[in-house]
Amino acid sequence: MERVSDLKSTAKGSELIACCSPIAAAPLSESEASDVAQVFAALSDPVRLRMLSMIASTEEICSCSLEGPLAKSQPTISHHTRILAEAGLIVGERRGRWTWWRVAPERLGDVARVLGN
Amino acid sequence: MERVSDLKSTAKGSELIACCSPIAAAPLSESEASDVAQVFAALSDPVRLRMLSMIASTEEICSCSLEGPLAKSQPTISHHTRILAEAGLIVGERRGRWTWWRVAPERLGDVARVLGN
DNA sequence: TCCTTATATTGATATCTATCGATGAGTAAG
DNA sequence: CTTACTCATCGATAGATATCAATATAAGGA
Repeated sequence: MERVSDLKSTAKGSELIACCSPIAAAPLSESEASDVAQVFAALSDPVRLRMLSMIASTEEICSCSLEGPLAKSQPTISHHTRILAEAGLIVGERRGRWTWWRVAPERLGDVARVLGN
Repeated sequence: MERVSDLKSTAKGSELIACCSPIAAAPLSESEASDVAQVFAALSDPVRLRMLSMIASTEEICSCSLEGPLAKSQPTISHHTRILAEAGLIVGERRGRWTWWRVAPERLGDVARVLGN
């Protein structure tokens, strides 16, 4: 579905939360809730959280460097990076054989802001 | 497992995130990641997000007032309030026949802080 | 005490998801 | 062009979860 060369544009995230004012401001609509839920779902897995914190703790890191520390198979790592990328939390760039990942800091801020501020 | 009269203390939440510095500070340990993931999992369902935003938008609200707007059965509402409470995001108090729910604002702040600051 | 109301719990079920082995696709080097 | 390497995708499976009907629990009122 997503081609490797499209990784940079995988972050269809911008508009997902662009919408949302803090949760306490007013009851969320169904569609707002679905959009926000998708992002929190990406954050709801221990392996992805560790992965995200590893990526956030460096400038950038390639998939191959995640496999060992997280003790998961290569397909599983690929699955998790995909979900984080689709949530707009990380951005991938293919250089040669490697895919390099870095966080989208603004995005993390947006998510935090939904929780209150 | 949780008795009604224990609702107020259901918020075993305090220590769940008390631990955690911002995600970008350093790679999370497995146990830190599990603790944080539980909270995000509570936020990863659209119905719970709408529920939480409804509760956060008022001083307090009883379970019976959630059932209609969320268009879910009573057991389902009870299931979701329980999960939010176990994550420490809301606190319930039984008064008479009704259970009144309110948010735990500090907790929301803690979660937001994990995402960066 | 009996009845009604609000919520919690149980049990069943359908859907979702994390995981991995096998395979495909793209890239660099020889 | 062949080989080796990195990552993505496919297919299968085990475990988690959202949902509801039925039932239990608790509290107030007649």
